[in-house]
Amino acid sequence: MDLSAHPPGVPAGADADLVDGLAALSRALVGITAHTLATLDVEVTLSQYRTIVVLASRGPVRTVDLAAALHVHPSTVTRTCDRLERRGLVARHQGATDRRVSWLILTESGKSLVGEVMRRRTAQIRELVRTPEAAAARSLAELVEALAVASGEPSERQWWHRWEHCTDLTPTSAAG
Amino acid sequence: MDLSAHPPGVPAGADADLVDGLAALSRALVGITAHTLATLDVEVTLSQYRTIVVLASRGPVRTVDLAAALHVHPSTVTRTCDRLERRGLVARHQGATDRRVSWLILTESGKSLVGEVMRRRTAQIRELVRTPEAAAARSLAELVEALAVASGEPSERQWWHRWEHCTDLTPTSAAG
DNA sequence: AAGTCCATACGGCAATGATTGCATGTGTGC
DNA sequence: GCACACATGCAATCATTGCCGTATGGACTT
Repeated sequence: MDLSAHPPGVPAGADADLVDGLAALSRALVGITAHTLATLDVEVTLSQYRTIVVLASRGPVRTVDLAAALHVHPSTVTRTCDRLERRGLVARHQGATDRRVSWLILTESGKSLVGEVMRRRTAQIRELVRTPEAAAARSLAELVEALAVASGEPSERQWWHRWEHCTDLTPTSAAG
Repeated sequence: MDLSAHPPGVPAGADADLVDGLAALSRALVGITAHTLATLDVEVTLSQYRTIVVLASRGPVRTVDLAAALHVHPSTVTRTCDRLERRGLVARHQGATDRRVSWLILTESGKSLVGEVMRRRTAQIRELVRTPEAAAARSLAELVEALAVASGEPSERQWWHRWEHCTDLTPTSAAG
């Protein structure tokens, strides 16, 4: 399906459904990532993984830039990378021209970890897409709806309904 | 001669002479150190030597502490040690417990340089002390006076006299 | 010989970058 | 409930850099 071309025949009401579906799908995908991280042999939190992903895509970066990319305080990056360095996933290199900066870079272990997470998550998403309901979807909205349902994530409307009436409800874990 | 015990028989007038003599001697000794540095194969300024001497006596120190010891801004220490590091006289080591600090330490070359300067200067001072006039000194004041004269440095009074009447006088170099 | 130019060293001040100590909030497991 | 680890921000600390000014010594010109 072509996501770049917006189908002209879809009414405004369907757009609202689409937004709801994407929101649900977003939660589902985050859940999948979290679950994937949980299945790894090394213990990596979601924050640490976010850090690693930025490092994987942006190459060597300075502490302050990584903090900006993650929208956190530089000190947070320092300590997060301390933990990642202890686990052998990240390496520091003092700047040659500017000795104040410490360049942060992924180690081979770090790179392979990112690759592994990508692979497993892709596999899980592929399973989702191959669901009979997804395969039978005849519109973008239907597809998103099907994917959200297949991931076990409640729709946006359902989610808010639950939250308003059952604030003490233990959140059911998403993704499988 | 015991320098720590102040001879009780010396009158106040002699004290003034002693102060003058020591002032002249001070100039002479600084001149000797500067001259000694000039005779070395490596080019080391007086500021750089001051830095090295502190490093030699105080062992590994932090940049900020070295700055305090030299009564100078930390940035000055940074750049002075940059030059000394380029000359292979000083080495930096990043702090293990506190990674902000860089420990400054003398290299073997640095140590030997300090030793060399010490040795040469001591030799020159020894020559001064072995002057017949110095050997014949019967009091501290006499000794200081003799040393100052032997060093070729004018007395405090003479110095000021020259300065006031001949400001355009090219300063005669001290020390030999 | 005197003057000019230039490179280097010295020095301080403000800004920058990384880190640390301290405090707080948030899960997770016992 | 309670200890423990993680995440987070804030203020302070440490080293460094850029910018500026001064001084000094050497080379080149006049």
